[in-house]
Amino acid sequence: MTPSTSLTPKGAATRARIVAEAADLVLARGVGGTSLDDIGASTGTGKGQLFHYFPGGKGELVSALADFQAERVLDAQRPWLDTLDSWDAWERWRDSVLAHYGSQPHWGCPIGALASELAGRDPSHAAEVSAHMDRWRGYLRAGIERMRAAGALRDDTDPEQLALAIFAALHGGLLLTQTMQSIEPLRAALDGALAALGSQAA
Amino acid sequence: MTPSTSLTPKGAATRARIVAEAADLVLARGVGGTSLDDIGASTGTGKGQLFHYFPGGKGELVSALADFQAERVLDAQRPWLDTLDSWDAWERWRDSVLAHYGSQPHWGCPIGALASELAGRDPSHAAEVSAHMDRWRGYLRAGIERMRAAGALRDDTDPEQLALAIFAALHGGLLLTQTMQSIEPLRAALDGALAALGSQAA
DNA sequence: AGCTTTCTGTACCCGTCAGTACATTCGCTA
DNA sequence: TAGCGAATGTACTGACGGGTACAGAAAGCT
Repeated sequence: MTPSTSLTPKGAATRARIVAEAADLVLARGVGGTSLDDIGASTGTGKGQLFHYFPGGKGELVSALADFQAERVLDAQRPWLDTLDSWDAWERWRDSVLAHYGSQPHWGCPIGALASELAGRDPSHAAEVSAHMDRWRGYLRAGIERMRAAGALRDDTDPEQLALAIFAALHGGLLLTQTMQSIEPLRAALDGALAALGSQAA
Repeated sequence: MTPSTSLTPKGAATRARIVAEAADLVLARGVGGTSLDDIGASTGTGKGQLFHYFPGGKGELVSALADFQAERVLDAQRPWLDTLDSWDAWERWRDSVLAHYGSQPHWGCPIGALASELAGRDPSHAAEVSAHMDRWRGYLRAGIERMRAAGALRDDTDPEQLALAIFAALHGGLLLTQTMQSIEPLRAALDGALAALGSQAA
């Protein structure tokens, strides 16, 4: 985690520029479709910098990208993600997700697409991405548990299963968003997920 | 569609073997993670055959793979997919989907993963894959329309939206299946989707 | 049989790309 | 202002992978 070599403010800025720009490129074209030269070209840097800031090469850069995108997407869902304890909070959460993905420069989910692409090729990095998804899903589960504790959901509701269902709907919607080049599938998917949640109302 | 050069039975068998084996490899490692040499090695063929049967190269092979997998997955859902006109039919459809993906040699959806990987890199092939998904989704929509016509669903149900939601849940479940290496997310996702469908009951 | 077409195997070409080596410039501090 | 480490630029290398060329084996047809 801690960089082995110290970074000057200028260096930190360059590193951040690389990550932000590379995140965009990878979202648009995938890991396999984005070369280090592409990243260099679009950031005005060369291999020198790339390997200076990410000594582990492309793998380390991709890992940094995943962290970056995970933080970004979780931040976009705050503060509702932390306190999904009312029907209204879930609605607002849905709106924040839609707003975030609607404002992205490209369709699809940076995390989900990454996870899918890496799944069969790079198990260790895939596990890192998967951990981000688990964390994200954990927030949904915690919200469902709060709802149940507050008596809004039936006692026999299984928070794990329901969180899985809602999370799946979200990512499926994002996948369709990518293939259909429209935000509508995501909207429909989230509405469906909230309907499933509502069907467990006490 | 029709091959420009005629195939002998032996040739057809070889071609089929290549497609079936390549489909498995691509499902496991993705298009970018599977080289023509890999395919040659696992089918006992060489570049000679590959380009003999798929003159258009890797792109044409991938296209054939997509057709193959699309037929296979639709067949696995029959006959329920064609007549989703009762609650029971939907349940059986769900079971057939679970059974199919549970028996696959690897996790994930061959079509969905392909669509995601190709989306930003190969627009023309991505469109082909996307067409398969549209067709698939069309069956769900038709089923919902039948359910509504039969009075099982409320009149204000939007079949397009609901089909989108169910289809998204399915593919999100499959995506999670891939990252979590388990069938459970798919089961939860489908149960959630059917709950959303049920919430529109008349 | 003899010809033609399909089928199969191998060797090669060339572009791409991750990664390396190393030279140079910048910026801070003593 | 001298020196040191961080920051940057460029040229190179080696492996990989898609695609081509072409030669030989096999199978159908007359």
